[in-house]
Amino acid sequence: MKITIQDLANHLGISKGTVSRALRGYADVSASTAKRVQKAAKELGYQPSAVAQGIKTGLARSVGLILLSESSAASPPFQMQFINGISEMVELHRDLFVQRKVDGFILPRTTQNDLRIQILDQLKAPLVLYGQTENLTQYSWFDINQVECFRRATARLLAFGHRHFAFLGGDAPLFYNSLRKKGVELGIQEFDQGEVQLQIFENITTVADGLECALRLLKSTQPPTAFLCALDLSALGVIRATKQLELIPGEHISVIGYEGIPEGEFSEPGLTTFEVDQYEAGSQCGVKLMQLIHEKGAKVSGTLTMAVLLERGSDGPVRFNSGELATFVRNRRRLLSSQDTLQQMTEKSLRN
Amino acid sequence: MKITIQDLANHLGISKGTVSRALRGYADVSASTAKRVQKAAKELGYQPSAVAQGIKTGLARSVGLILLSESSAASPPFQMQFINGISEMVELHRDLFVQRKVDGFILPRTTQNDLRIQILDQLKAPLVLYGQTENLTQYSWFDINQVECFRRATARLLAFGHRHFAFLGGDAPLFYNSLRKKGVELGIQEFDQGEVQLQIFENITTVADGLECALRLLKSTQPPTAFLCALDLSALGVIRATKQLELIPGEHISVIGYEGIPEGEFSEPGLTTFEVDQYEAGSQCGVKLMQLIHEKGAKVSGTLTMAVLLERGSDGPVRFNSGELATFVRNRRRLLSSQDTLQQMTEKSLRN
DNA sequence: AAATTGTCCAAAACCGGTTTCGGCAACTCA
DNA sequence: TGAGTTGCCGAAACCGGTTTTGGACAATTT
Repeated sequence: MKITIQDLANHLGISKGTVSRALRGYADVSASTAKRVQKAAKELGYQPSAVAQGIKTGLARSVGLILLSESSAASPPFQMQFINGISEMVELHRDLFVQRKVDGFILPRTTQNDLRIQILDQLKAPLVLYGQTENLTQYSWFDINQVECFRRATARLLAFGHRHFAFLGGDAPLFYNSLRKKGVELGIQEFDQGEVQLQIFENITTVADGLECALRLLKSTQPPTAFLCALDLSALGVIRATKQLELIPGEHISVIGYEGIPEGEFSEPGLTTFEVDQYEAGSQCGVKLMQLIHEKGAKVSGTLTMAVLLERGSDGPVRFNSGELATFVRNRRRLLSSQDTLQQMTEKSLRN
Repeated sequence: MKITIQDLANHLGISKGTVSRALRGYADVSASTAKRVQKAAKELGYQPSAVAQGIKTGLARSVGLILLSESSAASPPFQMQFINGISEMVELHRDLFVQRKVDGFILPRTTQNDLRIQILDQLKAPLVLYGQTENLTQYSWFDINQVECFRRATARLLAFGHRHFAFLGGDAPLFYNSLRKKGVELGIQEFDQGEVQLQIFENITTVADGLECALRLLKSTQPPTAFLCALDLSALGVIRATKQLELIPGEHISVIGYEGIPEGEFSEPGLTTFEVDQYEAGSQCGVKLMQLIHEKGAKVSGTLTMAVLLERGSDGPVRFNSGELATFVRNRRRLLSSQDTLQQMTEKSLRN
């Protein structure tokens, strides 16, 4: 049915060894023969079987990239319904490699003690982390310098005069979260003029989480004037909270996010954030992995790059200190609720 | 390095053929030998190479399921940044099969003239559609009876007394969209008492789209009183629009969605929708595909199941007809804008 | 003219499994 | 007791490629 290398060889009247060498570009095939073979291969639509190639070369010519099922964003059909639980995931990685279905892995969303890394390292599987972990020198990895990003964001807001900060962290178990938190702490520590306040929250991963968290904070007696968000999504939630309280981001309070998701451009005002080049990240991880797989004795290497700060409108010079902001918000809320009462009255009168 | 079947055979002092037969459960191996082999295999950690198995059996023991990159929901790392454009996608499918990296495909998000189907069918690749297309009898497929779902939703709203409908369709090129639209039209046609109005919109795929569309409609002079949404997301957008206009879904207007995403449970009121069992869908497609791959002469088959209607609070008996609703909304908006003016005045006075 | 070198390709070995074939020994049955 | 089964397993073929080996022939050198 499907055309094999033997078919092609018969068709050309030469041996299959020569066909193979011609197609793989070996030197000991005459130029004319090589050309003839390549032409015939194209005409007959010959494609070598990756399976058959793999048996001799020992390579599957596939790499594993397993996306973790994110908690809830699983609505589109076939979005990771199938992998449940850590053990199942570890087993999946192990089997893929041991059965030679893949030659190596790219691991995103790394944790502190990542079970996947331990298993795969033990199997001596080629491995590239997208993100960091402990004992980093043992592995190949690529990451954005998230510590530096958040240090800069913090320094920027301090320079704007902010003194009351909230850090809305993301997935607590993932390593990125501790890095971004560390960046904030570092920024504050460098500034070190006392009287800087920092409140830290974790697992704020969605717009709804950010909205809820920011609302609570802004209604408190000591609200932060600056929000540092580990994720753009939660930053958008903060912006939404300001809308409810009729505050203006970039004026009454400041928000900075991280990631550079498209939606951040369309919020009002636009979200100031660090834009991560995901395509570049994917390429870099791919290149590193290919080296590990194909170059014998290739050494592991880590790479750290920077994301670029997109200065949109959601942050700016401080206008209120925390106490003033609290008063401002209190008045706003009083106003809003009096409007509610007014509205109910008006509505009643209109109804009658 | 890695242990092979030959290693195992040497270790046991028997031939590799016998080892293979023992592990694959052939009858012509004594029970004692079989047990001995299985024990040794486990002890030595022997795992047959899927690649080597594939060469003789002709099977890669992998199937392809390629998720289309949805327009914008692509923020998490490595979310489909890599496949751009149709030709690249078609090429990917073709290569995966021709190079024997996969034995067959499950295709979600089918379109009317689906290029993937044409290519793969031409290659005689085993193939299961999750969704429908034309010339359905040629293929294996699994789908929800979306026509019937939307027919029932429409009938339900008609029974509630609604006469002005809006259908907010989803991705226009995808086949599901025409099916859901057809269901609505069928429901109205069956009722057939004249004076039923239906406005149709397409490509309403996000919360923001639904919000914007519903706002526009509700502010018009002939607003629909019932919204049939091809997607829960757009239905949630409609609910959000009602919030802005201070209308109450299920009371002033009715909304029904489709899919059963988790967020629909937490809106206020809860979203009435058809809940699709995605896990079941995945399993069914998988079973069908396995049959096509493994059972020779297996015939293609289509399966249609129903989704269950979750009656939450977002729909109910009609309260206003279209004209009355328009008046109601107009008064509401007048009220809201007068409040705005009031608010500005109050704010100014508070400031001074 | 003989020896050496280089070019090109056929043949064969090999990769790690699966499956077929055939044969030995033990068992059954007339 | 001899012929026919049956149970079990080794040997070998095979899958579709890659890579090594070796040999034929032409071109070049001595």
